[in-house]
Amino acid sequence: MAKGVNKVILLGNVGKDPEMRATQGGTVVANFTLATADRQKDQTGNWVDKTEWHNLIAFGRTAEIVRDYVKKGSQLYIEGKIQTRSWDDKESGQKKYRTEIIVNDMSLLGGRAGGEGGGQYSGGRSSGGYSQGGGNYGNTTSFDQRTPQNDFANEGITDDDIPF
Amino acid sequence: MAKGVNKVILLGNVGKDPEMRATQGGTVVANFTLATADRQKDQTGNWVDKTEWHNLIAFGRTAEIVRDYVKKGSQLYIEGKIQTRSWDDKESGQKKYRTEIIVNDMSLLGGRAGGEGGGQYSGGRSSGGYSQGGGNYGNTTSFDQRTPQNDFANEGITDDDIPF
Amino acid sequence: MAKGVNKVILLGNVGKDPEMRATQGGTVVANFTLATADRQKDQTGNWVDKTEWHNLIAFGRTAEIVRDYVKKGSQLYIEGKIQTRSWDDKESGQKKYRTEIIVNDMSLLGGRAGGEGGGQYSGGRSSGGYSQGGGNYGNTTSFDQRTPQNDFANEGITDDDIPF
Amino acid sequence: MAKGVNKVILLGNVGKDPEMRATQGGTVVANFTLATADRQKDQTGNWVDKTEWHNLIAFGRTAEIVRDYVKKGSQLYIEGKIQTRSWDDKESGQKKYRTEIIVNDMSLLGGRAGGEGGGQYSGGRSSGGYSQGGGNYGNTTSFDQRTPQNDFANEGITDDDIPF
DNA sequence: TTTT
DNA sequence: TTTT
Repeated sequence: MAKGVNKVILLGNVGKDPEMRATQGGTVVANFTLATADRQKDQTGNWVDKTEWHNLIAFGRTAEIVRDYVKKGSQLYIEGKIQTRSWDDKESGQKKYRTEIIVNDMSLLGGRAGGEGGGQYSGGRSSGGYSQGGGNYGNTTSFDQRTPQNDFANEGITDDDIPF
Repeated sequence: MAKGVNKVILLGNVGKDPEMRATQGGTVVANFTLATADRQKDQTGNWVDKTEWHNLIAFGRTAEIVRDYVKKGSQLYIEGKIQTRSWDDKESGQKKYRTEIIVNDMSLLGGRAGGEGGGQYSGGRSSGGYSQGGGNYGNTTSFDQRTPQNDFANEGITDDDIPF
Repeated sequence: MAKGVNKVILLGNVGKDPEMRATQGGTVVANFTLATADRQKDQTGNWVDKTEWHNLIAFGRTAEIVRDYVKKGSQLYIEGKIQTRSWDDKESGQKKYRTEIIVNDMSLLGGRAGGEGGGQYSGGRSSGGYSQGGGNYGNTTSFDQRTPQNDFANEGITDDDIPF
Repeated sequence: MAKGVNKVILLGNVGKDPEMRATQGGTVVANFTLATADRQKDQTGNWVDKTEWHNLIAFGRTAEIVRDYVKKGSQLYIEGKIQTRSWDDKESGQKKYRTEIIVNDMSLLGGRAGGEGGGQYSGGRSSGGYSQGGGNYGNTTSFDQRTPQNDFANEGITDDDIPF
C-alpha cells in the first residue's frame, strides 16, 4: 500500500521556551507549542479571532536547532505530520490520546523572538543528519538528560515512538 | 494580528461510513475517519508500514457531499485545518481533548469506494454555499436528526463549536 | 470531472514594489515577484544557495491589499495556484508562455519591509469580497488606470484571463 | 538567509507517456505533463471547467519509478517545487523561459492507468537514494540513452541544472 | 530584483 | 502559553 499523505503546514508563534529531553537511545527531543491565529465568523456573523494551539515535537538534528534558536515568541513556519499517540492513564485507567505534529521542516521567521538577537535557521530535509548517538551537550545546554528513560514515563512514550 | 496558517493535507482511505448529525441550528455535520499509510524505518532500520488515523469533521454543504458520496473505503484527498476541542468528562471529571481535522476541501479519488459505482466530487472552496437552514433530508437519508441538540452532548459540542 | 488539485505555497521576499493595473472591467490587478531561497547540493557536493524567482499576480481585494501593504523586501507567505498563459508574440511570431502564481491567500510576515512601519495583513479566503466594480481609487493611489484596457496588451491578457 | 519555501502540490492526470532521458553524468531524467482540472466562474457567472497543464521533471530514483509505473492517464499526487529555467533560443535569439515542477514526492492513485494493471508506488523522501551512476537499464527499458549528453541540447539543459 |  |  503506502500511498498516503499526511502533511501539516503551520505558521505561528511559539508559546513557551521548548522543553528538551532525550530518549533512552540518546536521541534529542524537543517539545513546544505553537499558536496559529485564525479569523472566523461567529454565529452573529462577526469576525472573531481564534487561536489554535498545537503540540509540536522534533527529533534529532531538528530538535537541536529548536534548542538553539527557538524560544517563546518565535515566529515559525513548520512542515510536519500529524501523529496521535495513546496510552493507558495509570491513575484513571482511562485511555488517553495526545495528538502532536512531528516537525520535519522549519523556518525561523523574522518575528520578535524573546531576546537578544535571534538566530536564523531554515531546516532542510534534515537529510540523513539525525544524530542518534546522543552527544556531549548534556552540560552545555539547559536540559537535564540524566534520566532520559524517564522523561516521558508519565505519558508512556518510548523509543518505539521515535519515527525513524 | 491574524497571520497564522493552519493547514492540513491528507490522502488516504475512509475507515467507516460517515456518521451524520446536525446541530441545534440545523447545520449538517459529518464525522468520519481517514487512514493515511506511512512507511518509516524502525529501530533496526527496516521499513515498516504504519497507519495513522485521523478524525475528520465536515459541516454544511461539505457534510452533505460526504453523506452522498463518501463511504467506507473511499480514497480521499482532503484539505483542512487542525482543531482541538476540550471538555470536562462527566464521569471521570477529567479534562478531555479531541483533535479533529475540519474539512475545507475534498476530492474523491478513483479508489474502490465500498459499493455500487462511487460518486465523483471535488469540493471547491464551498464558497458561501453552506446550507445552514437544515433541510428536508431527514427521512430520505440514513441519519436521524430528531434530537440533533443531543448528538454531541457526551463530548460537549455545541453550536459554538461550528467554525462559521 | 474536476478532481484536480493545483496548489502552491511560497515563503520569500518581494523583489520590487508591486505594479498595479486594472482590467477593462475595473478589477484591480497586482503584479509582483517573490524570491524563494533554496539550499541545494552542487555537483561537488557543496551546499550552495539558489534563489528562485516567481511571478505573482493578485486580483480584486487581494490586489488592493498588496497595493497597500506589500513593497520591495516584504517577507510574504503565499498560497495560490499555478497558471500558464500563452500568446503569440507580435514581433517574432513565436508562441510565448508565462507562468504565474495566482495569489489566493497571503500573510505578511515580520520581515523588514522597505519603510516606515509596515502594515500587517493576513488574507483570508477573500470570501466573496472581490470588488469587481472598480472604485474611485484612481487618484488616491499610485497607479494610473485611465487606459486599463491597454495594460496587458503586449502580452495579450484580457478580462477573460481573470480567474473569477 | 535560506528561509524560503517553494512547494507545489498537484493532483491530476498524466497527459502522455513520460519521456525518459539521461544527463551526461548518467542521471535518469523523466519528463511528463500533468493536467489539473479546475472549476471556476467565468464573467457571466457560470461554472466552467478549465484544465491547467504542468511540466513535470523527475530525477534519479524518482525518475526510474516514473519510468516503471507512470503512463498516459495515470492519476498522480505530486509534491515538488517550481523552477524556471531560461536559455537563449538559437534561432530567434530571444530569451526563452520554461517553468517546471521538480518532483520530490509522488503517489500513484487508483486512476485508470493506461494499461495492464498499474503499479502502485508512493515515493518517500527519496532520502539519499538517488542513483546517480546510471545503471544497466539501458536496454531493458523503452528509452534510448546512447547520446544522453545531447538530450536537452536544444533547450540548454546541462548537468548544472540537476538540483542535487 | 529580494533576503540573511 | 504566543502574536498584533
